[in-house]
Amino acid sequence: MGESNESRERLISCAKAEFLRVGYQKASLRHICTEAGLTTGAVYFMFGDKNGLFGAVVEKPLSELFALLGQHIAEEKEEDMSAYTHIKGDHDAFAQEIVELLYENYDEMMILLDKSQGSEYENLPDRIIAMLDECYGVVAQRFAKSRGRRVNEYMLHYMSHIQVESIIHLLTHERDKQKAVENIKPVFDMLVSSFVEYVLE
Amino acid sequence: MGESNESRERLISCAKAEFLRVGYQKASLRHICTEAGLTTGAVYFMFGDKNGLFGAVVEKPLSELFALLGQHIAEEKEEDMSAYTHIKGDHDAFAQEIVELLYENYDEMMILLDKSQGSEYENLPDRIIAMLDECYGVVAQRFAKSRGRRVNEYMLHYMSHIQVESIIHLLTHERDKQKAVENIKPVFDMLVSSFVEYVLE
Amino acid sequence: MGESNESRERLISCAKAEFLRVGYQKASLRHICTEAGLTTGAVYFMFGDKNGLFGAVVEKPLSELFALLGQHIAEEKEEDMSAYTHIKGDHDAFAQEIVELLYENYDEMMILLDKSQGSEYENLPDRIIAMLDECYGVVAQRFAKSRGRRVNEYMLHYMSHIQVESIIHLLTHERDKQKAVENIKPVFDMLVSSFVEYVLE
Amino acid sequence: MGESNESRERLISCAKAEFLRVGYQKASLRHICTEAGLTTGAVYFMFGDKNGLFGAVVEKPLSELFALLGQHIAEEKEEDMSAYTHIKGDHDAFAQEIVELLYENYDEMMILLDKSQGSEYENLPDRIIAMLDECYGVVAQRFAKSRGRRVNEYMLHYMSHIQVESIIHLLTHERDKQKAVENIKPVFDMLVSSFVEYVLE
DNA sequence: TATGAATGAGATTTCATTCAT
DNA sequence: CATGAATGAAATCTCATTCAT
Repeated sequence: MGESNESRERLISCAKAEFLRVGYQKASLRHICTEAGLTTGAVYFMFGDKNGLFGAVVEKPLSELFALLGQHIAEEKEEDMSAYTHIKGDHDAFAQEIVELLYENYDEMMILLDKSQGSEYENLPDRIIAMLDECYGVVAQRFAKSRGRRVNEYMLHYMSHIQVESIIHLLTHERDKQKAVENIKPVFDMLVSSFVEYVLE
Repeated sequence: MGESNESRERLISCAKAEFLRVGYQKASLRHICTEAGLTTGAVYFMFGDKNGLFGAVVEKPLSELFALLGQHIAEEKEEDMSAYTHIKGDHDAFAQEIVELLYENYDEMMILLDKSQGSEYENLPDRIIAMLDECYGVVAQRFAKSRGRRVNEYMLHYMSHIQVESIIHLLTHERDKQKAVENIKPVFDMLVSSFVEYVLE
Repeated sequence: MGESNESRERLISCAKAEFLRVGYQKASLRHICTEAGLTTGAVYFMFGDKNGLFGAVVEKPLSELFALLGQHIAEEKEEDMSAYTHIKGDHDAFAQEIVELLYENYDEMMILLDKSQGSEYENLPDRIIAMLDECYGVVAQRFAKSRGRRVNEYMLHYMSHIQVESIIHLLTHERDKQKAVENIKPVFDMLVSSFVEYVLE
Repeated sequence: MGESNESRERLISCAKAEFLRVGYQKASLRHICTEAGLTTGAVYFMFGDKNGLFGAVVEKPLSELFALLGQHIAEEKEEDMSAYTHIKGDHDAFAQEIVELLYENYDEMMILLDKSQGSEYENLPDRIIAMLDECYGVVAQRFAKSRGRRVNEYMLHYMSHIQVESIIHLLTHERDKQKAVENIKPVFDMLVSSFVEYVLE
């Protein structure tokens, strides 16, 4: 009957639209399939189940996100911060990079970060926060030691949390990539300077 | 058979527990009613529908929250900030007050802020953010004028956003009221100082 | 709308017919409900789920069966068999009793013993066999000791098995109660005499 | 791509495993085919349909079973029983033979006799019983005449039935061939002596 | 005041089967 | 010789909601 790839793409595209519109949980397979001109069985043939379809939609952008994240974390951990003084614009490069990635796959990222409730990925933000937590924990500890101060654990976790929230906020409030880049810069400045100022006590 | 009031209270109490456990959307009326020893019809008689039941659960704490918020906003708006310089601990009183209110009605606040998806109140955070937005817009404008600087609209909105997120984060990560008070203080310090530093450009 | 009891009875009656015709597994809730002039939701309201409906159909006859079985087993265990010699007709009374019970609830017993695959009760025959096994194990042991012989474990289990099979065979091959009583008598004679002759070696 | 025969064998082998594990009805073609590294279409090409696949799995053992059965029946029918007196061990040779055949093709026989529900062969036991019925009817009639007794038709059929049940019981309760041979001997003794004692009345 | 019965629309999932290629 | 795509019909179940009593 139809070409596999065409149908597959159509299904993914319709699913993407539906997930974006109503979120994973309320998304109706029936509706997606009708939209794509197929029956629900086709989804089970091609993707296994509803979660599989979700996976197919977000797969690639997700792995790219993890790649960038992993790289960023590795760099942060290696940096010698004993003599660090924050200067505005410090992190503009990373800001650029992350926004680039996010907006290159805008729909998928929105789905992943804001519309995944009920799916396997519903706790993705929490997982990212946990990764940052761990990373910043190491950094803060070293930093604290070099300056004779202590780490406020609550603030540490909070900073990871709002960093992720900041990204989601950007995504949900600014559709234009260039503007997004500009918007996120002061946010990052703020986060970094606050880290130095409030995580260490 | 049962006294109306008793049944009403029981229903509200069971609903509260269920909403807290699984969120509005996944909460089952039947389950709530069974738990309360009543039938679903009772809900429709007493509260109109599922949303009405939700409303009854959160009603009072919600209006108190709005009251405090309104008061806070009024004060902020009236303050003369032309000569303001942030000092850590500045906002400890408000911190105390808001935490007090939040933790006095912990369950309801959690439901309202973290478990309301699918209900009429699902965008409560956004509504609060909008209120803060408006308020801080006025403040920032005045502040900016008095110092010859401009307001970064994105940062303005972002600050409102993370202020609300900070509250939610506190609620979801610290159940003890005293500790919550201590935790939120540096957060508020950070927010205020960042406001001065990053909203004005 | 409809009277509860009427609908309930109609549902149970239609379910009974369907289970009898095609067995639990292939029985269609939809079909049962259509037949009863209701929707599937009604089943879930009244019986919880498909298994619950099955339970409602067989409940009473099942407990009666267990009662008779328990009584029979208790008697068997207490009997002093040291001087036992089998005489044809020995067990006619029990034959009468069990057939009476079985045929008083013919449909339900058929469903229970021959049409329950896929339900919670699918292993009812095995459970009965296990009960008999245990009982006859005790009897045989005592019997064997009093005559200086040993118990053939395989034959012991086999005898329990064909006793149950004999009942099922009767049920499926003779619908008339009086004829059933007559038919089962020689079967029981055969089983008892074979027990003495072949379980002990 | 693959050799037809190889694929065929693989398919049959995987189907055998699946049927054995979950029975014909619950067996999933897709699962069998995945396991075999083929697609469902292959089954339809090679075997027509699910039932055809089942047939291919049990074909050979089934015809061997029928052969042995036919031979056994022929012999029984020819035997002059006018002066027959049962002696234990009488039928040990046949016991050996049938167990040999059954355990030489253990999986297929299990499938055929215990896992075929839903397939074309689901009533195989009944068909075998019918064959035995007919045979034993002839034998019993002659026997009865020579001794001036009558045949109890119910018992006649019942004996055929439990003979088949005995085989199935053996198969499902004893995997070792040697032990199976020993186990079945007293069973056959019992059946033969009961035949003489209880079929004739 | 509240019940209890019932609906109806929906959900996800499974599966044997078909057929163009 | 076999694939891969797709169907279509069915399955069980969930739930908010309605309404006569």
